[in-house]
Amino acid sequence: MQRMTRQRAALAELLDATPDFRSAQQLHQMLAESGRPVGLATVYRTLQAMAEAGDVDVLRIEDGEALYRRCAHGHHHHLVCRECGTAVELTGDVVERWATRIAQEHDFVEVEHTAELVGTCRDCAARRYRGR
Amino acid sequence: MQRMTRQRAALAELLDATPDFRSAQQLHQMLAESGRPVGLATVYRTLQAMAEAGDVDVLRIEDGEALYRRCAHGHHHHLVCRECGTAVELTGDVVERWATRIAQEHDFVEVEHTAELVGTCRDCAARRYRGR
DNA sequence: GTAAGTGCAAACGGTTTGCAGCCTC
DNA sequence: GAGGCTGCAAACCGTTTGCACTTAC
Repeated sequence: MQRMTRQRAALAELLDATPDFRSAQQLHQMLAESGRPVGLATVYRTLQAMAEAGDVDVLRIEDGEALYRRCAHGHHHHLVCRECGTAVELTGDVVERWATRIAQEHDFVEVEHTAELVGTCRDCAARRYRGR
Repeated sequence: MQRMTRQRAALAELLDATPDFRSAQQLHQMLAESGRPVGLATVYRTLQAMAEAGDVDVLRIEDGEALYRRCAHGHHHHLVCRECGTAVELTGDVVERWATRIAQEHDFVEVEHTAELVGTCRDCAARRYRGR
């Protein structure tokens, strides 16, 4: 049975207030700084449970680190800024239709897909030209 | 200056003969078993160089491990069987057009994308129904 | 001959786990 | 009060790195 604890409440609230993708370590640190410390192991365990339950999105970056973000239920993709971490939730089913068509063409079943866009948002690009 | 060594030749030949995605550790073991041992560190260093040069594709699986596969130059995506590792190289630019459009809509620049399909190929699905 | 390449083993960094004590229900 | 939850520290595991030795050119 699932129990509500101080730690889980703190993490859930932090995620609710954080629009961008964060690593488990970042979340752990943010919790400590906000005066609601939660053990790193607990952060990992809780994020894992939330990911399984579909309460958070998980993103793997290049070096293998996992990033988490609270999100609406249901499947979708993201456009993430590589500098500031801002994430835009994408709607539309272009990718879904593509995946379905490819799966049929090649006789694959139970096909899942991942698709993420990483770029530089307008603000970060502008900041660069202003000279820092 | 890039030098040709026994180790690099062995790895390149192994990759040429291996159609599916393999981890660095698997490749290291395959080399040892074939009587052409190459140090694990060298396998990693060489794969890293090949990835940078665009000579191999890199795929991150869920647990963060990296898989490598020799491939044609140029950008493309894959359909991979989760059971046997068979990989189909996908052509067409549906995903590329989608990425470009989304990037423009949201004022992002320098947008890169990842998109991979993972499913069960016909043979593996059939094997399951035959009762193993 | 020399500098790139290699192997080993140690270091690394994110993540997981064993366990004793804590706290929710 | 019982069993899930937590924190700590140790274990894990894929990957990277320092260094002395080897080898392609």
